[in-house]
Amino acid sequence: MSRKLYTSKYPIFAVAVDLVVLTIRDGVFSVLLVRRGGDTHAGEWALPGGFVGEQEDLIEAAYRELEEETGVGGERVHLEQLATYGHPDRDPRQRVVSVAHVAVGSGMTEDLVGGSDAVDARWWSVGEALAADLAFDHHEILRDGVERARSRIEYTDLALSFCEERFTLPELQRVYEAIWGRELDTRNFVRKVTRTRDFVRETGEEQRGGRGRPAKVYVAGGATSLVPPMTRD
Amino acid sequence: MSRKLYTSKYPIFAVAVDLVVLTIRDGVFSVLLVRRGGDTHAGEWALPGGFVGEQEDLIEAAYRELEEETGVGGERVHLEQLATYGHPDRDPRQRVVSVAHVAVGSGMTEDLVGGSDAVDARWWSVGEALAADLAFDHHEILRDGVERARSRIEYTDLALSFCEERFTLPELQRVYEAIWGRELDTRNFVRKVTRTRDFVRETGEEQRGGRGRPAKVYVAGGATSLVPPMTRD
DNA sequence: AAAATAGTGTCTCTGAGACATTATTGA
DNA sequence: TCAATAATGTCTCAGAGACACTATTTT
Repeated sequence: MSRKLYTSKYPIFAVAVDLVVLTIRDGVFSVLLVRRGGDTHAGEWALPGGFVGEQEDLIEAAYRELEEETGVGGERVHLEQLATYGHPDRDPRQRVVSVAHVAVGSGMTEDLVGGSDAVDARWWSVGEALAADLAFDHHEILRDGVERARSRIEYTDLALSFCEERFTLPELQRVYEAIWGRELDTRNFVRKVTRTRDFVRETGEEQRGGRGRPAKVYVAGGATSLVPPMTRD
Repeated sequence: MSRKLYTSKYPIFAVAVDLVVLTIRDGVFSVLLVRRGGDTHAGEWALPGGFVGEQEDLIEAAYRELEEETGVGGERVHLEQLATYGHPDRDPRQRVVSVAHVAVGSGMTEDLVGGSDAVDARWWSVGEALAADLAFDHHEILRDGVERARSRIEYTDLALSFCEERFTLPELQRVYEAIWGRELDTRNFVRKVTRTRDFVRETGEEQRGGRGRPAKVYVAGGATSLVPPMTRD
């Protein structure tokens, strides 16, 4: 990509979107990182992301980058803005402001594609990723994104975005346990998710094929908040 | 301000900070709006704000704009990032991304100064401001900022930022009542603010001068979260 | 003394957390 | 039949919400 000339009355910035892409893989709370190619921070692990286009809305840019990096479209993925990071020295190339987003989904674990700037992409456990050195200020963004997810599942339906469309309550419980890193009492858990009207809806089906008693299959019931909230102490 | 030439490998943006400046004036939950001068949306009411400088951090720019508009320094003002608004058409001049912030303080009601782009500045009740037509997408930003404050006072110490350094519990209760637009039961209120250790601390002083029994004077105790939270239903 | 405002305690009901057994399936 | 997993109910304690009177000051 070559440089272009621009005029502006005000200081100019490049605007990027960076993505904290979260999922549960084999029961492990996981985040997608890419190894950077190109020039800046080459070889280091970073959050996927890229620059916002001339006529692109921020959330559109985030969806585009998500699809470029994971091959996953927007249907079954929850995407929300996290925060914006704009320290003057955060990118050595030029002044860059990054609007970070959190993406949550399931079934993204298969078709990873290297994006334009990425030479490699890989799922990390969130614990490992938080302990690693990441490019730019991505450690901070990751930390904030993980905390966002951990708090959002308390009182919203975000946990359902970690599940497939059809799921069982034990699966949903394992989502909470993976994200919070602690075990929940099954009876209290079921009481709470079934207390909020329209949070989950029974389908009448059962999920066979496991080793024990079949679990009932549920779908999201449409409620977007969980009241009273799940508690994580 | 004249145009300058810049080069960039990526699409360029101007980055602004806009401020939802909230306070309680005479018991009324209020927000600061400015009437725009200059060219764009001239004469319309808007949130105070301005462009981020070449070497300026986002939060620094927000503090600078706040001081320019209100004459209030950062000591007794709480300032936090709200969200970033970047629709391609949100500013007709050029592509502008606005990083909105919420500012909360007390005693800002006196020394209003018109900022660079503002010909006039005035406190509005939040209700009136929400019902008004504002420039750009500032109605959306205002709505989000107000909702942020309304939810933050549930479980953080944000309500204390609406008070002077020394305050009474009836004053603090009126903060909650003004922001939520509903009355709270005094006995339940006092029970909750005094239950959280180090949320408020008695000074031993009394506030005389009112018409009735003097109220005890408190200061913030240092706790940043309120557990269990205040409830607003 | 009258008016204004601050300060205080109890009861009931809902929800949180702790806890163990039965039910149903595949191997 | 055994191993694995899912499903289910009760008790106790903490906190929420409703509720009214006394205390202290100024005028």
